[in-house]
Amino acid sequence: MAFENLTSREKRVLQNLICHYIQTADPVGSRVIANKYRMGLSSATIRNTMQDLEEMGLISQPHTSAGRIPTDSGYRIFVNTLLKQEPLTDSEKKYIKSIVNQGGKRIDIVLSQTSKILGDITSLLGISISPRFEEGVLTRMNLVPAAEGKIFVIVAVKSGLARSILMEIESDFSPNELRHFEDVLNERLSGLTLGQIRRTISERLADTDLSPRLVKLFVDARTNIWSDKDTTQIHATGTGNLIKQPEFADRETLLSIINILEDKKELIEFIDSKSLVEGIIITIGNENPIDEIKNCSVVTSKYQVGKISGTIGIIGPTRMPYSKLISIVEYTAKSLTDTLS
Amino acid sequence: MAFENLTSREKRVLQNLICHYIQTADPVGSRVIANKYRMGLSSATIRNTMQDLEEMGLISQPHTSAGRIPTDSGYRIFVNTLLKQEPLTDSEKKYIKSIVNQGGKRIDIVLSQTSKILGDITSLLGISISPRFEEGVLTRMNLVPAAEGKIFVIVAVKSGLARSILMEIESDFSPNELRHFEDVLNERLSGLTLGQIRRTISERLADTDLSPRLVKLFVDARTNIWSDKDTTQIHATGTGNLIKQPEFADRETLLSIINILEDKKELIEFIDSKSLVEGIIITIGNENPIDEIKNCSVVTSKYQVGKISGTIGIIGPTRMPYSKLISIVEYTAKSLTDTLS
DNA sequence: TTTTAGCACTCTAAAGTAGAGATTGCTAAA
DNA sequence: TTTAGCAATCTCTACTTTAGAGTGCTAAAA
Repeated sequence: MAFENLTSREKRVLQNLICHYIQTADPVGSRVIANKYRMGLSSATIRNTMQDLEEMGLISQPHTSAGRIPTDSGYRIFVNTLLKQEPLTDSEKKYIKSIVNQGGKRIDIVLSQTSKILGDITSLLGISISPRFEEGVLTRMNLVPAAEGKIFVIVAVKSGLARSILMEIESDFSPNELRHFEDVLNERLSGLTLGQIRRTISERLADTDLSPRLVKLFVDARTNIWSDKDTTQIHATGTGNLIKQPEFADRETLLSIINILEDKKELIEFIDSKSLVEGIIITIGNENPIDEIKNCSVVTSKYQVGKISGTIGIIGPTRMPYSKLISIVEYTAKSLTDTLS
Repeated sequence: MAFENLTSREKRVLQNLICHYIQTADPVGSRVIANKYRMGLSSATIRNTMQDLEEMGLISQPHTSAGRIPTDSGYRIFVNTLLKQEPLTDSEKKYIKSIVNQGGKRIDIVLSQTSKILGDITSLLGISISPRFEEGVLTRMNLVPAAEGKIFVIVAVKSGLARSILMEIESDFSPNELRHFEDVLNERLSGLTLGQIRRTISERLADTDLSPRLVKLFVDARTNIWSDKDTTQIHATGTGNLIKQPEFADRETLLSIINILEDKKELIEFIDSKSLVEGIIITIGNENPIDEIKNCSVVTSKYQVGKISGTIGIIGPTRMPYSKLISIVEYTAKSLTDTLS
């Protein structure tokens, strides 16, 4: 879609229309654009331009005698070519930083604070997910007997993060046996990423003097120990903000987004998929893979903890103040990266 | 409030009124009770009785020309003296058991499944919180170096449960030092409940050859290590079910409950406070300490993992099918206890 | 060729009106 | 003590009306 060939007038009309609609949530008429935005043209002329924009599929009319509202494509053009990023004030920056810092270095608390601050200052839904260990480089593993038939498996990666999994081992292995196994694991696996380990664990433990039963146990549990499945956490704060938006006045619409938020799995997968890309990602309306949020836009950015990364962002109706949000999400991600390093 | 002196007719009218209202959510008129419930009395007589019940504060009229709806006190009488518990069918039992079992022995998954099944079969909000370690008897502690300046503290209690806390220790202590510390901790603390440890840790580590810095670190962190603060998890599933209820048609009402669900802290405290009482607890409307759920009722039961216990239950509008819910919550708690033992 | 004024037309949203229906409380009779 | 009957009250729904906003088209102006 080559929309670069919009005339400068068309661009200005589209821009003003979107700006106004974002503020008011009401369909925008030609008179408003002509007068309030002082374009030096009559409403009739604006009307003609609006007709052109509608033919291009960038704006549409809810009904005959209403003004126009932007379509997803309209927002897309706006975001790609018309939008001027609105910088944060110093006090805003300070505020964000202070909240993000409130959890010390405890990553789960920091992430919860982050989703909270994002939700609060955007008045939308703030999102944060825990970092992907998948690309983390293993520094050390520990196997700690916790109770009968259970051990804690501790996995530490290079950036100073670690996590633990409680694992069932039906039969009791002797402490010595476990210690030896631990040694071999560390010897053979440290320095590799968790992803590499998961994919190759079977071969790497093939020619050893280890108990085959123990090896099998760990090979079978490889997706639990060395991947992010079931471990990735998502924080979503500000559901109330969404409820207040007129876009969610309809019960059905509200219901579907609430269900998606509760389910989490699908949402985690979607948000997580953005953690590898650099910079801000904006996904508008129909561009979202999840049906239930096809009337929403999502603005995300990745953050880093050493070598591994996660994603934060916001979700809200497509009618959102993109120019401000980009700055907010960007700066929050930066603050988060700073805090966690 | 001695309401036992209700006449048998008053009791029957109240009972029928509540039954009908629970099903329809519409104010119930005297005609309905007279005809549908075949009380052998005219509507005029019922009307007189209803006036009496209203004077006692058990039912009320939304407006002059409407039927009556139960008040919180009305529900209370109903629950205390009129309600007949409705037993579960075999297939219902089977279904609950199968879902609760789906997580194997992994307690977090089992609890998440439990809140899900509760939400699903009641069409309300299912709740489950993790068990209180507070009363658990320590079997063993492990200190495992995880990264520079960080150790994993693993606390295992008698019932076979364990949990881990990632702890910051600014300065580096030698592995030997830590191992010695670990030995002393186990020697002096195992056999005590976590609550006892938290309250007396300071004295118990007083006369030792341990590094005072290390001791101070652990004494300072005692509420993190030996209590449930920040560790108790809550699962709440079925927000969508609440949204569908007519009681939450009003945006404000909906908003306040959503906020409470998101905040979690207050809710955890409230639900957790019920984990010590045996049997089903029903809290109706205004009896709830949290303002935001004063139009809701809460039905809970504790479950056990060995010696330590947690709580599950449901939240919904005061107009809920108590007689069925009691059986559901009761049986689910029993299944959960079975699964986790 | 482009822009604008003017106007008929369309549609929504809000306000007002009317009528049906439900339920009550009271009274007087059974 | 119970019931039939009835006026009174209030809600809810449907319908009508009105005001207002905005469009699209046409013809004139620039």
